[in-house]
Amino acid sequence: MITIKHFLNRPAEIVAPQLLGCILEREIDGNKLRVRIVETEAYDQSDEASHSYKGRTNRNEVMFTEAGHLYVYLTYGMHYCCNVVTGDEGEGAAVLIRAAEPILGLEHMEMLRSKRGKDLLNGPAKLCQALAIDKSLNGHNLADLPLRLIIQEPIKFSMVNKTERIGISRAKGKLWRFYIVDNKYVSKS
DNA sequence: AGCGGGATTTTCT
DNA sequence: GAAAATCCCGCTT
Repeated sequence: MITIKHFLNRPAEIVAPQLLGCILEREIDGNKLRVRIVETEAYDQSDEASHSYKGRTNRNEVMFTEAGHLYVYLTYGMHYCCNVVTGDEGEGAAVLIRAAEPILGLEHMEMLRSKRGKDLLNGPAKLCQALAIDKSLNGHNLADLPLRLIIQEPIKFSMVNKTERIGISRAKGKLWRFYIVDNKYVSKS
């Protein structure tokens, strides 16, 4: 039985595609929510687009902790995004969770989003809102509730698409965005 | 379907 | 002061 930390203690660009198909389980107000990850992006310290590129700051310190912790940040002054820390302690690498498909607790997620239908989890800030992820979970260990990562078998290589990342202006040449081919919950094909 | 503006924290210039 | 790992709404085609 492989541990979460062992699974994640590898380069972000290797871990990112392998997180596709894995499950996030959230427990909130006695409700159990479960989603399946369908879209991710890798970031590391050698990467101009990464928050860790210029070294530690107050905001990004969790990126430099050990693999398996959650890095939550506020973007554009109002939206939360969440990342799984990867690699060795002090490395400054993480994988952004961009989109997921609902498995359990659909109604509760719709309530948290104040929306129903397709736009529930198809973007990093939407996903955080639907799972009630905010700064209080920054640094949380994903081996434990109330937010747990459950590793699944890697999906087929031929079912993974690899593209430029979304919403960045630097390091556009890196193909570090991964998503499941033909999955309707992906933010953008 | 596609654009443009607004909300508003952290970081860097 | 401006840009950023975004989303939503309202307007125009």
